[in-house]
Amino acid sequence: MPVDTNSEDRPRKGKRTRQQILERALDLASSHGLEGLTIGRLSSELGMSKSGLFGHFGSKTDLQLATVEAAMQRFEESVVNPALEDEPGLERLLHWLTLWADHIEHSPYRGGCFFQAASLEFDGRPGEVRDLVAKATGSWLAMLESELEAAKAARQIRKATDARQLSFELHAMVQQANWASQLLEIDNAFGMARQAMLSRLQQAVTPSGASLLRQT
Amino acid sequence: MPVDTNSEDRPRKGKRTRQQILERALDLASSHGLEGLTIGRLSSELGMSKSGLFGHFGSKTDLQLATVEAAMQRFEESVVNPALEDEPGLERLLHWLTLWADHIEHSPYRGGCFFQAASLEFDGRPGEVRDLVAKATGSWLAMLESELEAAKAARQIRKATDARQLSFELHAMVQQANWASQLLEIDNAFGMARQAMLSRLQQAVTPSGASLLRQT
DNA sequence: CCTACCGATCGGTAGG
DNA sequence: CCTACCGATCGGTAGG
Repeated sequence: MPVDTNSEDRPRKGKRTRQQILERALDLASSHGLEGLTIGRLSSELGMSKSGLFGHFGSKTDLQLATVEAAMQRFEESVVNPALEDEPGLERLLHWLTLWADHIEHSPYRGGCFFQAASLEFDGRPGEVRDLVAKATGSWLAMLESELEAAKAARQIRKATDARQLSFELHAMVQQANWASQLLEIDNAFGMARQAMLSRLQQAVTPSGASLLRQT
Repeated sequence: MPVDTNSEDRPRKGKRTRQQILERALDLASSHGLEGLTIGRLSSELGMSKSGLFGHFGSKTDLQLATVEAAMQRFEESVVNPALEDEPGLERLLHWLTLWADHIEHSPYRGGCFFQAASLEFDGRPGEVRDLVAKATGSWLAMLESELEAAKAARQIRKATDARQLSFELHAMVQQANWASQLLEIDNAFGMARQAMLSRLQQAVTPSGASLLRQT
């Protein structure tokens, strides 16, 4: 980090504190839900006063929204961005699926996948939080589909492949693995998900796509 | 309903009230979670006092456990039992998958599948509620696997089929459909799930199993 | 960022 | 099944 002027120091500190709050909020929300993420519990875990924490956000809803945004940022850093250097199409898709499954399997949070928990918690409650969670997860599903379309254009998968259907099925596997490993404590849940995704892609692939698959 | 003696009437009424409470509790829990199922909210929705309702249960945990049990009972009535008359194996499996998908697609509750919501809500929180949810959902997954084993014994699906893996994938599809329809409001989510399950089974089936598949 | 407070609601109890 | 209550915690505010 470069040295900065003192005048810029105060807002920076506020930002850093906010980051620390959100880091803890992510963990709390993943295990106790975005509703169980209470201002009192969070502030006492951080050793600060309720109102001191509250000042960083305008309301509980804003705290929840900021937590979802922090989760989106983490997801982009750990999963989305590292594969942006890959060729669009099958290559990037395979990288994404690998990064995604690894990210959730080795999640440091008690509750596993933040977005699956938030999805099910808010799908029956209209509001800003629900809308943001839907936007985040819906766009990830669309990204998988779009990469399948790119793979189709590059003749890596067959033209007859239903990209929407296939992205639906691939997405389902990682979600199922998160559920099975978190709740049922099935050891090789992510192994089953990886195998399912691979065999499903093998059916869709052209000879040129098949060689890409074999490299993974 | 048959007429009964007066002496038996009082405990019966208590049971009926309890059933009405649990019916409402199921709806509330499906949309607001088992933790958002508060005694105060539930009692005011039912037009009775908090302590009056509380008397039917010993604690909030007991209310949550009773609600999960009520959901299990509903699931047995609507999904499990109707297919018990079918032949074990592929026939019963197909019937179960159909009943299951229909049950969730046409769920009267605001939050969709009760068990998926409860799974994600409690997977990070050890305790009796988590254990019961895990037992209920884990045994359903095991029932699907067991029916695949029966289908294998009846030579309806190939011997090489990995029943554990396949039940994992079938289960994933219905869960994914519930998520996609509830949160993303994708119209044909259950259609995609049905198609995925069918095509996955088609790959596993023997010629004699194939004719059973075609009848569905 | 703090202390000190607000009304509302939480799970739960006493007593009838 | 009720009224009347308990201490704790909720989201949020006033004032510094």
